Amino acid sequence: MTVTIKDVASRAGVSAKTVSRVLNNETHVRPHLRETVLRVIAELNYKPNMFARGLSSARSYLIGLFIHDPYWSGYATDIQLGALRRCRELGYHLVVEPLDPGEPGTVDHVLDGVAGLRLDGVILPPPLCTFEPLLARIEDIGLPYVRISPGEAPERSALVEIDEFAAAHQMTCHLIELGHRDIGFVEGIPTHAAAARRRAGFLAAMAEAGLGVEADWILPGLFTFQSGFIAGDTLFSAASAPRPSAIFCANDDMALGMVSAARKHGLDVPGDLSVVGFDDAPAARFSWPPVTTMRQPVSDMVAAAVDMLVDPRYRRGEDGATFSRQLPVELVRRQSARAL
Amino acid sequence: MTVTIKDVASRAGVSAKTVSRVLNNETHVRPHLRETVLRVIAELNYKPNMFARGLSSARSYLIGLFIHDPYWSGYATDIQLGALRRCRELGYHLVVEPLDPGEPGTVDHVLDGVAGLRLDGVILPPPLCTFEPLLARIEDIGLPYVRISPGEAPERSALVEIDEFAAAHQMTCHLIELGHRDIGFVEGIPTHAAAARRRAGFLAAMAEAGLGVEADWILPGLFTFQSGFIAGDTLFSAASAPRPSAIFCANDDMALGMVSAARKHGLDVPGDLSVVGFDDAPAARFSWPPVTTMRQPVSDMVAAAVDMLVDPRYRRGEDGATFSRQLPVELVRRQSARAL
DNA sequence: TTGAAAGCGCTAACAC
DNA sequence: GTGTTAGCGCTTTCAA
Repeated sequence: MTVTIKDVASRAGVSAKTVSRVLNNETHVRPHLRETVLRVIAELNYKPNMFARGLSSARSYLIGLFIHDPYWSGYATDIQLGALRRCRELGYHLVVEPLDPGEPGTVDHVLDGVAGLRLDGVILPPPLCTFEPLLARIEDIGLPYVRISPGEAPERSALVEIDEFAAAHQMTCHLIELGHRDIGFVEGIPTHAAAARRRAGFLAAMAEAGLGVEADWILPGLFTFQSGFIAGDTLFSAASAPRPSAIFCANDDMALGMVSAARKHGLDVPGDLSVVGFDDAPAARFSWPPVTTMRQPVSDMVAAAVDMLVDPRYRRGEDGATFSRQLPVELVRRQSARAL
Repeated sequence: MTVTIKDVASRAGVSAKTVSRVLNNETHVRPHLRETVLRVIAELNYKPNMFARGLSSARSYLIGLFIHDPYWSGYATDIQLGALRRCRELGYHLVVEPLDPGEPGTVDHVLDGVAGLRLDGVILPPPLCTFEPLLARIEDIGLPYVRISPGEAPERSALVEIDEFAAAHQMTCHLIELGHRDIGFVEGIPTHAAAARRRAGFLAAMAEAGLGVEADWILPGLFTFQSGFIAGDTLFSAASAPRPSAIFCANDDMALGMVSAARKHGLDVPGDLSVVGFDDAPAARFSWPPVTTMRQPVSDMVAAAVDMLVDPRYRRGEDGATFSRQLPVELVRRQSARAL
């Protein structure tokens, strides 16, 4: 009933092996034969059975994407969509696995779960890319992996990143150029190394400008709308204290939460308070006011990660770190920040 | 190197077939032997190879989740997370495929892409569950599928839904009980049948209460934050006209956009305008003000869909419609709506 | 450059 | 109840 490689072979008048060679773009097939085979494949609408393929070869054509379960933000969505699109282009499939570092035994649970899948490699976005128990187990198993923006240990594996420090530095300078002197900062997830880089970039830019930062104006956050809201609520509830004139949130979801909190406390953005974010999430563009942010090429980043995993040289273990890439960011000026 | 069924068999002193029986929970294995096998499996940390399994049996242990590519909302995220969790519990894996109905040839593209995967079934959330070309092709192929909230053709396949009409009716009554008479409505995606049901529920409740609805107060929407914002912006820009005192948005993302638009036009929610949503998305709870909404048990719904697909009776084609389920909703009162 | 044979790890069908 | 025998549809030897 379903078309197999044999059907294609007999119809094309060649052996199954030759069809296999064409399928896998191997050499040593005469152009003429290759064309015939390709034509028959199209005629019969033949699709190789992934299971037979995976069983007899070392490759599964499956890539894993591990995501941090409790915090599924717009960022995670962009990551997944980017990975999905690139995988499709390459004829691969994506296996998404949610993983909660806070829950004991999850690493084993997830890795056992995908053990039978023989994944060709996995992509680790933040904050999983710095979750040591996971990295250790993955290395132990010998599974190729690429980290997205880990912010540390560049030699450990291939990675794709932006220059978090420089980007945060640039954004802070932008605020300073707008005339702001009293600037607050909402941090990202503590275990997320990129969050520390952004904070460092912020502090460095402030220091270079000779500006001090109130300890109370550096607020904890979890990259979620909720945590941004809470940070703002906390900040504005300290009624007696002076307020910053601008706040740099380590991502857009938190910036949106911050705007909501400001609203609750009767503050106008950007009239009473400038708020800037990071990531250029879709909501940052369409909220009111639209949020000034730093655009990260998330889709390109994860696509690059897929490319590395698919690259036979990387899979063979050729010095992973040399595959690492750093992609450019872009400051997007919108209406949530204005000159003082 | 990797542990196979034979290793388990020889170590347990049984045949591979017996191990296979234990693995698949088949009958006709003495409890005593079953225990031994189970113990050896644990000792060796044996994980069956999915490819070998899929190749020799009719099942792939793979479930597809098709999602509407351009509109990835909090709803889609909840759907995916719910599906992922249930699949993991059952030892299945989820294959997510983005699909854009607006792009010519996508149906073929996606179905060709997963053809080699021999999916055990697919889940179709809105609005794909009413995308006729897709349904036709899936039925043509003979792939089992379950629709989530299609709002039409209940006999066509198994489905999981809530009573959209009753839920929207209830929400509208809530607004009326709060004293509102001038109520607007922001619609969902036109091709999304559930959106039509919600609208119908709203109109019915208004009619029953003897209340009229301004044609200008029924606004188009796409279930996105952006579209909710635009709807509000349009509504409030019509300066001369009177405004409604309450607006029912067909989902939370749009309600959030509506609140943002109100803010832009200097309107206070709920002071000047009550806004209610639908879905109980996480952001609805944590935004300011928190949004009154109708909670949909999204995770339970998609889990039920996975269960149906895994159920051998359904897969065997036993009258799919009898598997259909309707789950209860719950009105969640928060601060975005208040008594007039 | 091509093909024949063997086998990947599992389960279906059939014996016993 | 349990084991044996054949494949599932591919890719990998290795020979021609």
